[in-house]
Amino acid sequence: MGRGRVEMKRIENKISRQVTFSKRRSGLLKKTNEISVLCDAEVALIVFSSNGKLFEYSTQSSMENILERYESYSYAERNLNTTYKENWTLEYPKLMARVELLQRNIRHFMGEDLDAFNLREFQGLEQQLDTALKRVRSRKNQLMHESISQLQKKEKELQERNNLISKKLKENEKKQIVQTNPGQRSTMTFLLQSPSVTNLAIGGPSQATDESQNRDGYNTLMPPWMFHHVHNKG
Amino acid sequence: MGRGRVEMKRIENKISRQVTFSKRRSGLLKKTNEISVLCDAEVALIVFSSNGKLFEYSTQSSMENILERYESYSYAERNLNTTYKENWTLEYPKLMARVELLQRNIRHFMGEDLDAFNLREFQGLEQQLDTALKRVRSRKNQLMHESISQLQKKEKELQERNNLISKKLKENEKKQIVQTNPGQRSTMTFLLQSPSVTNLAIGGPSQATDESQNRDGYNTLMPPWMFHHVHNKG
DNA sequence: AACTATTTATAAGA
DNA sequence: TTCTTATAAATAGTT
Repeated sequence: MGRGRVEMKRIENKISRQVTFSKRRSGLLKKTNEISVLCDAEVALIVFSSNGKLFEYSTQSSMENILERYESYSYAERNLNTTYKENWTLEYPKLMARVELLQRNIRHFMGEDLDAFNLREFQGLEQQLDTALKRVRSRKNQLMHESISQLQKKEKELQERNNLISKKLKENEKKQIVQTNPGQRSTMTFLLQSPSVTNLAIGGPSQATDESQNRDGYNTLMPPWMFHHVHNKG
Repeated sequence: MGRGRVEMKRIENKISRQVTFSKRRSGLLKKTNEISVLCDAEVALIVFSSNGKLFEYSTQSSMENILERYESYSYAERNLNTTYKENWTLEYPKLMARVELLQRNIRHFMGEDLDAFNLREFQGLEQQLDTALKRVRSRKNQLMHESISQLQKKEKELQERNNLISKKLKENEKKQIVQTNPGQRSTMTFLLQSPSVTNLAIGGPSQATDESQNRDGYNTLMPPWMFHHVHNKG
């Protein structure tokens, strides 16, 4: 519906895509609302734009409720019994103070509210975050370091080979110019046997691999009961 | 769109309501799919009909993933939006519950107490830690990438020089052999055909990877939406 | 953000 | 339910 048919594939032009997204998003929201009103349905709509912005719509019963209802269809029930045992001895103001402190801490853990940080605090925070993320990060980092040293090693080898060949070349040129010793044999052969330098692809491939591994492993880790969905097509 | 305007209120006639629901549902699903395809968006749609039947749609990344992403988003938002004022309106038990929650959160931020984590929680945590470390990491990363591409460039240059010199040498050798031993064939030729240094692409892949990360890698590396959310204060 | 030429969705009828 | 069709709505391309 517009001045021409539109191919059902990703719009490559970024601007057009964003404009279309904006238009269609409002259209979609409108229709979502309409069906919920007209047909007395409960609807939840979650949209992440391609640049990661969240848009959501839900009928009066609220997103939480709908998602809960959805999950009760989809998931086995979880027991979320939280135990409160500590802290009950604190009077309210102290408890409040603790809440504030904890919230500040959390903001810090999220990389927020760091203006008053000194170097020492920064270092402490970084260390903690670093430790927490270590497992995930370490593989990638290790890979990059390996790549660098491989490249350096290779550079060295190439330089050496280069020098050798240059040297030989010079000698050869000399001999050629002199041209007095027919029957002389070349010693080049073994020097020129270059060991084939093999694939050193680093950045992209390794990352791509990590990603796919993550995604796959993710699904693998999913408990089977999670797949028991009610699914209606139409 | 039809043979008359329609009032935006619940359709009282049950049959009409069901018919309309059926029609509009398919329309809604279609549009939902379209925006996701055209605009490269992640969309989840959940519809409960008035008689409690569930219909759902989600983009390829699956309902699970989108809801997880949504939850992570609101998780982050909850943590950020809890204000000082809000706390004082809470009664003691609620405040206590909040303390417990915050303490748990902090342990999680430190990478502890993760045994009971489900997929959603893991993903949210990973994203947040990732975001928090982004600033620190990015500079370091940038440096490493620069180093890699410098090395790569250098290697390329060396390789090219190497090839040139080898070629020259080969020619020289030929001349020499022809001049000294006419009739005899050189063994050099095939030996010299081995230089090919293969795929060393580093910089390129990193660019390509950036793009794909934007599209589907939000959980593995920097989640763009999280970055936007946490760091954009405008 | 507006403006339209068109395409699309759909209300009503069969 | 499904189809048909007249008409309302949505929207692609443009200003």
